[in-house]
Amino acid sequence: MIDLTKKLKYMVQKKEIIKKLRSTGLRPTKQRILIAQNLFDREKTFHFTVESLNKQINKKGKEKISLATVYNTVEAFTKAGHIKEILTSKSKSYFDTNIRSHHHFYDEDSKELTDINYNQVKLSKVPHPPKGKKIKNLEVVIRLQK
Amino acid sequence: MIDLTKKLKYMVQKKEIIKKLRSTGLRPTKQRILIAQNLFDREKTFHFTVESLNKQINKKGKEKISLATVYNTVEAFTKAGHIKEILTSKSKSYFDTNIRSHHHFYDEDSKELTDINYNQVKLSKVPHPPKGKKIKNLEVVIRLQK
DNA sequence: TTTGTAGTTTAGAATTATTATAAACTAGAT
DNA sequence: ATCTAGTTTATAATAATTCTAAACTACAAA
Repeated sequence: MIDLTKKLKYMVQKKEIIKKLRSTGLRPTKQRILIAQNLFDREKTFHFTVESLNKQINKKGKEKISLATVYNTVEAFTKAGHIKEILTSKSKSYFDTNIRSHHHFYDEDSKELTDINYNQVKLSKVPHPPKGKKIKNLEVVIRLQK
Repeated sequence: MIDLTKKLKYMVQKKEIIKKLRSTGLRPTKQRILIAQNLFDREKTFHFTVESLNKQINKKGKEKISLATVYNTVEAFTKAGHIKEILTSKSKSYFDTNIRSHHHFYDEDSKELTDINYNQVKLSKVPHPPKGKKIKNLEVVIRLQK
């Protein structure tokens, strides 16, 4: 990594991305490589939605990628473990008549939620909220699988 | 609560529901009362989606409630604090390139997610998963508000 | 190198959850 | 009994996501 020109660095990153894709059985297509570069060739990790990723990729005059492909790719990357989906309930809102502070198991197989009793979870350290913000609520979700 | 007939018990529960609604400035309409009975007159707390609640209410030959009203009512009850919405990202899926176990702030005002460093949160007690299931992942989400 | 084929991309249609609209209805104050 | 702001309702509109089926492509095998 000493003294690589931009071009070289780019080529190395691309090789690595191709390796990463292959390592999980994903064909390194032009589109997947481009998306992977957008996702992984960064200093910091980042959060995105399919919509925001799609915008980002298709804004510059560059090659366009179809929205369907962005969806497919994000799903494939998630399954492969290259990215991770953050706590959501698959586009459906879940509600609970239990309004005390408590936690949940979320069963990935059955998509079912179960309460975890408040005293079954203990947090011994919690971060300070950013300035100007208050903690409204803290929730632990434990995802289950067979 | 000694020896109440079903009818009496029902009337008391209804009174209580009306009080509950009024206590948060919600007019106790026929529809809200019916929905509240479905939600709160139970042994255990329970989890539901608008869809499931709507089905449940409208299945029996009884009075029908419009889907729009179920949506309105669930929103009103949530705002009033009678029910609570479980971790979701408002019908949009969020993804993260950070696949290490880590946690998030979710800013309710800006709808933005921020990473919380793994070592900023410590759990001193975690429940056992149900039989036949494994913990795939544990995530803490701290919701922020101004 | 050419070829065959399974895997992939694509535009557009279909689906699903949710929100908006605007007219009809109603709880409750006067 | 009447009035009115709050509520309900059917329906349309929107938004995220999934489906479809035809065109394309990576790459294994000849």
